[in-house]
Amino acid sequence: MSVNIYARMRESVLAGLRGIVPDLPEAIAARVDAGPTREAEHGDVATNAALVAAKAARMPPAKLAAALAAALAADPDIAAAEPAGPGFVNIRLRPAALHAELPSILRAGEAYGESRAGAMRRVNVEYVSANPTGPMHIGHCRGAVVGDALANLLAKAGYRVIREFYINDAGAQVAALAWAAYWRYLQALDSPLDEAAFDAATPGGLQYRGDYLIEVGAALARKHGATLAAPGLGIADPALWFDTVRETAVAMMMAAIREDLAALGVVHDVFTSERALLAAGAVDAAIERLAGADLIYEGVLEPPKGKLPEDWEPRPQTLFRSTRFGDDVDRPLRKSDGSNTYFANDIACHADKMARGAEIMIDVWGADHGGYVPRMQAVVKALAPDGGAKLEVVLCQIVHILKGGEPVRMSKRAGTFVTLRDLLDEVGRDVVRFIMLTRKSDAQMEFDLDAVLAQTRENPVFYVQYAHARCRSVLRLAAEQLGAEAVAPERLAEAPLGALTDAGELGLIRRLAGFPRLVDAAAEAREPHRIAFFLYDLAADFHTLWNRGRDDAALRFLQAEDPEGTRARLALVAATAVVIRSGLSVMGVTPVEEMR
RNA sequence: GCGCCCUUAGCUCAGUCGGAUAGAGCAACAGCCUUCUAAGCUGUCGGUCGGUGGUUCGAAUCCACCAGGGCGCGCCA
Repeated sequence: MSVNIYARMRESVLAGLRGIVPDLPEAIAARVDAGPTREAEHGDVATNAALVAAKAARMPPAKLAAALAAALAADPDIAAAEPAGPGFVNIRLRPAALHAELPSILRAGEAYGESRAGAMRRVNVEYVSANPTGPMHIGHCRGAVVGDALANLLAKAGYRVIREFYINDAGAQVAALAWAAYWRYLQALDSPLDEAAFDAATPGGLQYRGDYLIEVGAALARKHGATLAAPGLGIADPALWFDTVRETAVAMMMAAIREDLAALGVVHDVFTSERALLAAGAVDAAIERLAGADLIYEGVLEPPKGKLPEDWEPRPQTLFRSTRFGDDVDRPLRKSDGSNTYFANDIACHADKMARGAEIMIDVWGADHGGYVPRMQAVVKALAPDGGAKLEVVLCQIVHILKGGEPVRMSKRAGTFVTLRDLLDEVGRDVVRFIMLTRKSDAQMEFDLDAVLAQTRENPVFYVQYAHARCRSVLRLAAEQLGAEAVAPERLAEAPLGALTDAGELGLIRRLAGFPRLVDAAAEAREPHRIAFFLYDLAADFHTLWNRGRDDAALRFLQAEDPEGTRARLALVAATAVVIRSGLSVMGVTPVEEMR
């Protein structure tokens, strides 16, 4: 397997630098970069080596750059190297060095861009984790896509990834679900009870009124007849029915959520039940561990500053000393009635992930949970004092759904909310996934149902897909003219590439060659959206080259009178398609073969 | 009151551990189809990177303070 051209240049730069500065500290070497230039006149590759190493070398940057440039001239891949600006070294590659990237891409196929940057570290990415109280709605969508793409990205960058869904099946929400399902059960049995009366009899009131629970009620009635209801079909003692109804309802809701996830193309490796963790005593065990480290105490919190809750009164609670790890206040683990807070359960959840070997835990949350981050990170620090595990949180800001510029209202209360399924039916899975990755996750985004279906350059989904379709179109035509064998990747990988001399062609190769370092940088930053922007830029390069074939016949890909040049350009086109597919696969988007 | 996130062209947004003259799309204007899909391409116009200081060879990027927007702040999850 040949090495990426930028990675190779970095090695060459480091070797040259070590020749000049024999005792180069590792920390400095790690900061040396060799990457694509922004300006064509700066050559193909620029390195900051002289700038970062000047101090260690006890030389002015410009002088060190000159010495490094002289040393690099010996590299056979380098046509010219010269010091520039405050201390850069600009490198112009021999075309053959760039050309070599194409067979490398063609042989790797969609594996192109994979790296070992993650060093096989174990990463647990937890995302979606919707309450099992109903089908997925649009609010879950962004986190699902971002989490899934991030997991793909980390896997590509050489991490061992576990994709986890944490089922919140133990809290008050699930109790409310059970009551709501019980209401539908009574209805299925033609109970004389009316909704208002049931609402009044339900602890906390009837919370879930959506139609999707009718099916749950019907299933309960089929399976249990009237045995869960009181004589006269009123509300029986919850001890008789509550667990049964809750289990059935949660199971059916989880089945619905899994179907929704499958429709979105999201697959998890592990589904962890909060209830099961509780039953196994995981919460108490985790609290014991913290108590053993003297991080738990009984105390009374200061009232929050500013707006005071109306019913505030100081009460003793079981508290975790999160302030020792940088949080603002200590956080309660048990409510004043002695039951556990959600925080306590979440501690058990993360302790469980660590016990299963996670070195890096990445939770994808809605931005409204932002205030929760410091306490959770504090707990992980407390549970892994040696730094053997850490928690990172990716926050996803809200997505505003628009239709023709007008906001689409969501009303969860009446059960008329916009579901994920509605969205998928409206615009399709690939569009949803791509658009969700066209913003940094912590920036708010607007999702216009009309705009994302437009077939213009301003719609990045279309624009990237169109570039891929054009690549495939050229290759189809070539297969007709030259035979399928001639355009097979392994054959194109052997093609002589000397004909690729045009600046646009070489620029496209430079772009393609930048993909591996883009993958590494995006994985490092936990920012899958960078893939989308890269593909957009790549598509622009390709569309430009395509159109230049109109003005300059020498740049047309297929030319009967120039078989060798044609093969070279087909290799470029095929490699472009490969990189687009490779990027799309990280995003979980299916490439299209042709536009219709 | 406190904490976190955000502020880049008229609009929507990129900006690769601090790097060279801050980049795209839209909008506006001017061009390109006997030729691999014009669903595309090319060019022009457009910026005190919210403000003020600081750190250094160098700041949109790091730090401090200020202004504006969003989210959150015990017994919800």
